[in-house]
Amino acid sequence: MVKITDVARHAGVSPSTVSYALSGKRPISEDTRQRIEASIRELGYRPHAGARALASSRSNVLALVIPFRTGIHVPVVMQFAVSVVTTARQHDHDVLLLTQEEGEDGLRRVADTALVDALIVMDVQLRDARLPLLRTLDRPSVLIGFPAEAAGLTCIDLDFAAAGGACVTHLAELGHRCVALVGSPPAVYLRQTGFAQRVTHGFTAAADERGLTSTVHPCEATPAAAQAMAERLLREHPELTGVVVHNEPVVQPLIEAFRRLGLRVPEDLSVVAICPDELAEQAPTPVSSVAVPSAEVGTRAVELLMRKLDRLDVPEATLLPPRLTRRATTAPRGG
Amino acid sequence: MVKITDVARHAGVSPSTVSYALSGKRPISEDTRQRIEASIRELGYRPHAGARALASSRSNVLALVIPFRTGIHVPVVMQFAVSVVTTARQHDHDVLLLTQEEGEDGLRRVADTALVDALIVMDVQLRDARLPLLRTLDRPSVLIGFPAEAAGLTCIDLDFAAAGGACVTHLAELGHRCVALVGSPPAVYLRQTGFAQRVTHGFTAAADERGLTSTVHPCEATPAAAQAMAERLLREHPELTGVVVHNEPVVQPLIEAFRRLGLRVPEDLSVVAICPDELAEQAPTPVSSVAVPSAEVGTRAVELLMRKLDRLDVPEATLLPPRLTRRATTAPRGG
DNA sequence: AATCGCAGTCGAAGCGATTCGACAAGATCA
DNA sequence: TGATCTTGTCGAATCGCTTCGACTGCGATT
Repeated sequence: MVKITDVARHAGVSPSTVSYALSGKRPISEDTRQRIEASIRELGYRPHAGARALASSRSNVLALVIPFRTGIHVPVVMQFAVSVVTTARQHDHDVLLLTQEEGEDGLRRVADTALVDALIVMDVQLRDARLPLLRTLDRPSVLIGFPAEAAGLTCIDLDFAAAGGACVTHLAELGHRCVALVGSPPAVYLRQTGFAQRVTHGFTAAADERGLTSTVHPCEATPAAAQAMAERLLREHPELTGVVVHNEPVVQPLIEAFRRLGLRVPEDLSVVAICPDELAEQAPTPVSSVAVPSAEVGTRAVELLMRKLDRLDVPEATLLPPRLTRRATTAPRGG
Repeated sequence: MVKITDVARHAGVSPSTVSYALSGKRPISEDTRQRIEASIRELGYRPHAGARALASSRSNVLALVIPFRTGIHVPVVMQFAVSVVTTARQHDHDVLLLTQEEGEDGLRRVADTALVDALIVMDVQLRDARLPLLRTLDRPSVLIGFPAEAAGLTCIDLDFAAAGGACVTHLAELGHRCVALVGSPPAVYLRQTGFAQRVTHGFTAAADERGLTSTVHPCEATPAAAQAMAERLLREHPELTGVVVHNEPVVQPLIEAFRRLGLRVPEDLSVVAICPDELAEQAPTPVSSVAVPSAEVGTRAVELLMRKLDRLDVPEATLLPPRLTRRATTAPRGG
């Protein structure tokens, strides 16, 4: 394996000059830089990551902790991960993948061994056991989602409360007076996951403000549950004309269930989802929706982390404003 | 940060002794080992990953290259990734995530910088541009999927040919005489992806062998395409009574489309899928299926890699035998 | 004219582990 | 009873890079 001394010799300079040419931390004359770059290419030199990390105390690796449990939509996680990796690469960093199940020990391990410079943690609970650790860790971190007490932490996510509100507003403007929220599975609420609660609050608050009748219904992520939910909603709330769905796997089954029950969507019943745009677009009837912008969250999370690594100031909270796209499942009340 | 010399001093031994106690590469008396372990706990020592990598030329990190494009079912990738991470951790390794789009340069980079010790590459094409590179790389690798020319490489995957055959056999044993394969999107075939072709071959060969009439139909991964496909199959092959589906997103829509067209499943038409068990189980009507065992493939891939890192022999090809589970969508022909 | 500052480079000292050779002391063998 | 192993430990070299301080010229400043 060719090393920096080989390059130095080949270019007729000292190793430190090669290093400075590479890092740009000290001025190097155009001429020698050229020679060095030529030598690097010719010899096929690649700096040894471990040596670099040891000498500079920077590994240029980010940790990404992904969740893997019920009620979390897999494609969202995946898309997020891909966007984190892509953005990290643009900043000359790599990404180490950790699973939730490694827990606090895993975080401590990769931080204390200096395997990673910084961490991105997904699926943060309202009172997450990892928060104290993240606060004391000497490495910067960014959380996806908001815990109950976020002071001293950097958090980013879609503004789920506003998203819930935006759905209600959209329905209200179309004249709907009675709306329901079909939410995440009960387990998600029991876990005290922030985004589920925030949607609920935003939904309810907006409905109250505009004087709409509203109800909230957690729902398992299965077609059968969707069918049961549709039946129940029609039975218990016959005056219902607007439904907000925040539960990806159920969006389609729910719409189909309503149709089977004789309701036309959107003529008799409007449906707005909170879900990734792709899911909403690809449905047989494209679904009006507030986008869950996982790719953007991933990109922004990495950029926040990079700023923190550069010791620049970052906002503690970043809430992405909801973006509602009207498609074919919402219509004015009464057709 | 506490380092090995601190531990050594605290325990009254030399740094090398601490190192040997940790690695077990030389015998250490029970007594000193105890003292060292106590010191480590007390001081909270964690070996510096970079220093370790530099000195030992082992980073204890694996690279995982994941695909991200049309026709690849996201949950399968995700589950695979999680099982790779979990298994790697059991072997004291971490996992660096790379995306396909980094391509050969990405592989070369992480290998040449000694950032990773070994690589796992998913979604291998029949003639994959990365193969020559992987062959010459000094680091071991395992491929998920089989290229056209696999000599000198270590590959593992479900035996897709046998899986296609198993589906046909199952249908044949139920008395079906005319079967169709609804496959991956055309793009997957055009990309020359091994598994798609292998399913086709296995399917066709088994049908021929048993004297069944068979046809093969690539299909886009959308409900609309499923509907069109169902209509077309009924029109062009009215005698059809058995369908094999190898296209996850389409399994459910296709069954629904058949039912809308007046066919009872399984009474009039049997359907077998090649898909993850969870998907087959969770359907409204549980689907008879050959499992795509992504978690097992991930585990086995890591174990192969570990053996290679230990310079042990491994088989060049590992084909996992298909496992067919009969559920509620297959029945004897004629009800 | 003396001084300062900056561009450009070098040499050497780490960074924090692993590993090799050496060595002492006791066990084993002929 | 030596010779030979094995066990348990130490010291020093080494891994390949970054970074700090120092040095040389040279143009700009006073």
